[in-house]
Amino acid sequence: MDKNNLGTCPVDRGLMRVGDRWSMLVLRDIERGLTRYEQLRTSLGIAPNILSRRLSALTEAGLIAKTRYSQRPPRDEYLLTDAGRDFLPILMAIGAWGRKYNGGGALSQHLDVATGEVVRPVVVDANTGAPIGTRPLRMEYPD
Amino acid sequence: MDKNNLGTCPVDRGLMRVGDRWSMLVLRDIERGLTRYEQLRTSLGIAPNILSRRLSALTEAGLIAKTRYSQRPPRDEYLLTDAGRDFLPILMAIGAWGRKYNGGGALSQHLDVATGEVVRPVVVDANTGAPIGTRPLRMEYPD
DNA sequence: GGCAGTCACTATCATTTTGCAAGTGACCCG
DNA sequence: CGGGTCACTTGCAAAATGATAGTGACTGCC
Repeated sequence: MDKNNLGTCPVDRGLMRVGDRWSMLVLRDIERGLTRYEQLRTSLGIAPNILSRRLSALTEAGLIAKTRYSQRPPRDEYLLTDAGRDFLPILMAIGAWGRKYNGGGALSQHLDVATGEVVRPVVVDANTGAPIGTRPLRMEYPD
Repeated sequence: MDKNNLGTCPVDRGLMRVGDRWSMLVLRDIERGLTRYEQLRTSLGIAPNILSRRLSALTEAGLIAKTRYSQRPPRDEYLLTDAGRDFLPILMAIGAWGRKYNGGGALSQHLDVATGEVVRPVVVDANTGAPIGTRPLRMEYPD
């Protein structure tokens, strides 16, 4: 798994941490305010043992953190860390793609609170502001 | 798996098609020009039966297409469809995230051919141009 | 104090998916 | 005809996933 500089690929690095369906859906639900175990379980329809494992993995990977929000009764919730929050835009981009290519029926969407308009996520190069794919790029490999 | 409008979630729709590690890495490699079976297999270090299954799944999902590029000997390569190409910016965003949060050591990167600068992928709202996460958003669910 | 109920899990086991290793068939080249 | 490459398939072991049942901490009610 390392010919052609694969070990140096940042995509691979990213996927090491969140490279599965449930993890991403958990992050999405936490963002929606479903931060407790039972909320996540019923919302996702996931088996409890699987959910436990995903939550540990995401915690281990530093995307979420278990935090006590009530002493009596002692209860915890799972909140996004900075790394977890930084991952959300990617979910929005995946959502935009899913809407475009698998979008039968009515789907939920995000609105910009200030403008009231539907958010249209696009990945751009921060340097040029141009959407990725509209300008020729070249890969550079480390020594 | 459908309380709280989960069936209407576009993220879920997207992940139905590419929600696993190998699929994404295959797309990335095809973009890099590794379009043939043996190239993909050796680059990724993936077992041949698994690669076959991923390639069928991605073909089925409409992200890649098998195309004959030589009659004698008869040889095919796997090329990205429009849907597949549209997914690449997401991989770049995942890469940027991976670099930021799991970026030990030297990693490969993309350069803008015209400016020579390192590409910095960011997900923005096409309406406002503002990076996702910098403005308050609200979810809207269908009826 | 005893009992039902909720929340957040763990344990057990069947099923599914993944992965390794070996083999197969089409073709080409000397 | 024989060796070599490419693109797979097959068979089987190992790992991950998923369904179901159970457990322990606690709370609120009578």
